[in-house]
Amino acid sequence: MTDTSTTEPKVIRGPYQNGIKRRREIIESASRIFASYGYAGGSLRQIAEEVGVTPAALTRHFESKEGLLSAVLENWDAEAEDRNPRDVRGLDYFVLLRDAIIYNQANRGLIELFLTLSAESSNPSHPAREFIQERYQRVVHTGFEHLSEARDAGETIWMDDDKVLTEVRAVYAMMDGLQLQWLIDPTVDLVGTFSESLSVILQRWTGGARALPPLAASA
Amino acid sequence: MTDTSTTEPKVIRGPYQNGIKRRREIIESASRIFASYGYAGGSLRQIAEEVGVTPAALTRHFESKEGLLSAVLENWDAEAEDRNPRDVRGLDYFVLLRDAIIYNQANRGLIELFLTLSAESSNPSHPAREFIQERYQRVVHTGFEHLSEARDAGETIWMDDDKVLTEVRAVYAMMDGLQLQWLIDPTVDLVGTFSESLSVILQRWTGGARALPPLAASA
DNA sequence: GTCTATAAGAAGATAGAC
DNA sequence: GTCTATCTTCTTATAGAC
Repeated sequence: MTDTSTTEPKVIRGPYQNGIKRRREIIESASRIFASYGYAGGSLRQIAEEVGVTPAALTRHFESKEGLLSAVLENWDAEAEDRNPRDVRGLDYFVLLRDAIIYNQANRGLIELFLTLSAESSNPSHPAREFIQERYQRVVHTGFEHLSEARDAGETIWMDDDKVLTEVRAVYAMMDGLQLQWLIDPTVDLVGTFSESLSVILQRWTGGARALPPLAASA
Repeated sequence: MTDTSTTEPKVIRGPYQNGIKRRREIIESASRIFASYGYAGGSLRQIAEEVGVTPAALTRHFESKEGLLSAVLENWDAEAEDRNPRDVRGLDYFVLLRDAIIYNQANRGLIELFLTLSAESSNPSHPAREFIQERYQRVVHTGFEHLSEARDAGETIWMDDDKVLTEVRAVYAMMDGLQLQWLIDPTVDLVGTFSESLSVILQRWTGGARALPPLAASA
């Protein structure tokens, strides 16, 4: 009687190692393709060819092209969340934006994906619109919290809440805009231009008490 | 003998009034469609339907989809050039960026087209890439000329050429980035946020001597 | 100058074999 | 879990009638 159990696996194989690996490969490839050609411009065939499978395998994993996009967005968001510094408060948060830019410069696909999908999703019927809207709101909200906290701690000159929001929006706008310039023309000195601009902003916020500290030497 | 000439038209009818009008209609529709769906995502079918003709009529006028894109870009560039103030020099040029933003807010399609195509054309094989690259270089160059002229005239604090370029890039980055935020979330106060940020920058450039003058009342 | 008709291909998605 | 094969729809582009 108990012998029947021997035909069953002893361990739960679960989501299957191969499937997980393949799924990750597909998401990474789809991120590249969507970043380069947009969601509308990228095709399941291109992605399938990069991965080395047929388009049918993709719809098996993700149901539809839109399902694949959702997976790409979730993956991107989770990665960004992982890199988001946890124990940093107030002005230090903005200092670390320079590190984010350095990371983005080394991972061009990330900013390409964000900017391509953001511009594309300005159309209300775009499947990524809600995601992009919510993500940007979250980013602005986090920035607002950190800058108003710094203000309340007396680390900055006085700004009312409207002013804080304006400053935060301007910083992220400058960040996105410079990254766009760099995408258009890769010879643009992204890190240098951003660092200098951010430093000037920090000095203005703090009445000159604080600028951007030099980067730790890579060695 | 001379009677044969009567079968020929007396005047050169030229590009035909109807054709010119239709051509403009097509370009305007294509601008909207490409702005909303990107170049890859927008189809000749959509454009033809908006105009009220068949896709075949479009390829008659513009040879191919890429030809239509070129026409859209040329049209957009010509319009932008028309609005570019001629007799304004130095710092006044940057003051007028606020008017550009106000115009863009009332003509959402223009900035949508620019940002969508810019992000899309980060791919080297995109047909609009060269155009976008050259246009942005031109914009940055013009800004550089005006700010360095103001510096040489003693209207600003001292900045070396690298600093001037950084400041110009940062201003346009902030401008593009805010417009992107506004595209993503139309409740963003585009004009107000930009005006305040630009005013702060002008004050910094001039050591406080100059801020953004109030807008002329619309009445 | 615009139409219909159609070519030639690529798109997303599904069915069923293995 | 991935394949082949196929369906339907949509793409750009062309040919020729009106």
